[in-house]
Amino acid sequence: MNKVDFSRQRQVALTLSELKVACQTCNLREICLPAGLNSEEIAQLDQLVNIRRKVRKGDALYRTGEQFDTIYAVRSGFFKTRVTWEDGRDQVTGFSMAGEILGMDGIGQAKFHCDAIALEDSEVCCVPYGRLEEISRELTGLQRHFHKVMSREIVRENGVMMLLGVMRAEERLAAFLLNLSQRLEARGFSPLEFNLRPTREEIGSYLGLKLETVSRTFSRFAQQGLIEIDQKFVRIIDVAGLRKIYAHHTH
Amino acid sequence: MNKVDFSRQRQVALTLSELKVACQTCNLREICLPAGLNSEEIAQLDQLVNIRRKVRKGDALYRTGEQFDTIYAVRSGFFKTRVTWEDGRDQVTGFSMAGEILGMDGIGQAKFHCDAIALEDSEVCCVPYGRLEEISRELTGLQRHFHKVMSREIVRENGVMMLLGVMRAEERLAAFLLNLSQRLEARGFSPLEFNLRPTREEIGSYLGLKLETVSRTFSRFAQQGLIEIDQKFVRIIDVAGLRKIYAHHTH
DNA sequence: TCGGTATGTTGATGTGGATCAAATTTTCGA
DNA sequence: TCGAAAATTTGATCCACATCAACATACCGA
Repeated sequence: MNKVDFSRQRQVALTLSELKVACQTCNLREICLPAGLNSEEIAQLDQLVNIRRKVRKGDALYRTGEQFDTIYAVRSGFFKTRVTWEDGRDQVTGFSMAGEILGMDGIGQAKFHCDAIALEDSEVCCVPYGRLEEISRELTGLQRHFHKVMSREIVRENGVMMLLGVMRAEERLAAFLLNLSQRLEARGFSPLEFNLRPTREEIGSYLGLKLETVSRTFSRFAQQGLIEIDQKFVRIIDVAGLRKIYAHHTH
Repeated sequence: MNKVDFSRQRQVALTLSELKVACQTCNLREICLPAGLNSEEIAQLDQLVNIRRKVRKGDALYRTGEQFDTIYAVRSGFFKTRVTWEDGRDQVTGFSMAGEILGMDGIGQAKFHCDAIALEDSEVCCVPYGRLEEISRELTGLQRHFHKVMSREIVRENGVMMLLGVMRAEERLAAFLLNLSQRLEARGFSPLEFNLRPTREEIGSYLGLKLETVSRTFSRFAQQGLIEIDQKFVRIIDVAGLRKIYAHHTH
């Protein structure tokens, strides 16, 4: 079976000399913070984004309650964000991949409001928030784009609320797969074959389901010929079929 | 029974001359957009926020898909925001009261992503978004505060995801009542006695429950001596008891 | 390479909240 | 003020998903 590990592909292309690569030459610049800036503006942005940070699988990029002063752009890898309760129960609030921005939850109270955990060895670009504010006063394109990124996060969460509030298990999982597929495609990976980074439990937590339900629903999808699934590997066979489940809603 | 209508109280204080009132003299300035600005800065903000708009009960402030160019600050009244599905099902994504900001979902795509519906006769201050961007380049306090407002919206939605993902019906409703109570208190209203603006169905939609479940759960709370409830009127009798339900979670 | 732990699958059973139903109260336009 | 429509309450029943359980497989550090 042709398993594609969607997150490592880019890493192999990194050479040592590229480690000091800046936004200007970053292949993520169209979907990341510099989106929509001209090259002169990106050069200015580069004065700001000069530190990278590696986060190993299982480690936290940041944790609830920590002092906030940095926004992160995922350079490579895969993260989950989660809110944890006193009693130990937690809820995964999102998954982040290359080009996506992490840490905006921290701005409001100058403290992070969730944990960001790497689900595989990952790398992020650090954006000092104070400097981002300063520079975005001069670069209206950056200001505008940053606002858009925050706004889209609000809209994304609206979608998750819809998912959790009104959708049934099959709809939720179909929505999850289609969303993942679409984001992978936007990054130049195959939208039809990929490895899942999160466990069944993490997917379940995100979707408001138990891991057994996630597993059973995957199996049912496979049985119906919508997907092939072997542990972490997923091949989407019938996109239209998944879309139908997702959009059906008329139970 | 001493019913307090939390949203009309302020309106009676409005005289015609006050209709051109600006942020400088607005009693909401501590919790609204001008929060944290000095009086000189607020004066500048006032050049921007000069239009009010009345929205009658049941009417939309804005609707999904409409062109976005304005952010709104609720001056008086009460709104729900909701996402609607093709098949007619919808999900209430939030309730907004005086001093809260509406419309940030529109920034990302320059189109509104939900409907904002007044649940009672309401009034909003209109903030042209383009001008807000401009002015917040000069007023760092405004820039910072606007970012905080967006960030807090992200965090709020995180909380709703938790609520929808892991909490049981009683916990959800207790969380809802306590949240409402706390926001009313911050606005100078009684945190223990108020009228609900949303219907059971709207509350249920927000909490991912059916209206019958909301009604039953209210009744159970009343039976347990936690609250008194008579249609829209709520009196919280045992705050600690509600907190216990909300924080318990260890079903 | 081995062995223990984490993860995933599948079956049997239980239950919280949904659904269906019917009566009551409130709201609001004519 | 009246009457229809909307909102609320409460009971009976149902079902999607949770829970409990047992086993299979994958992963990872020694």
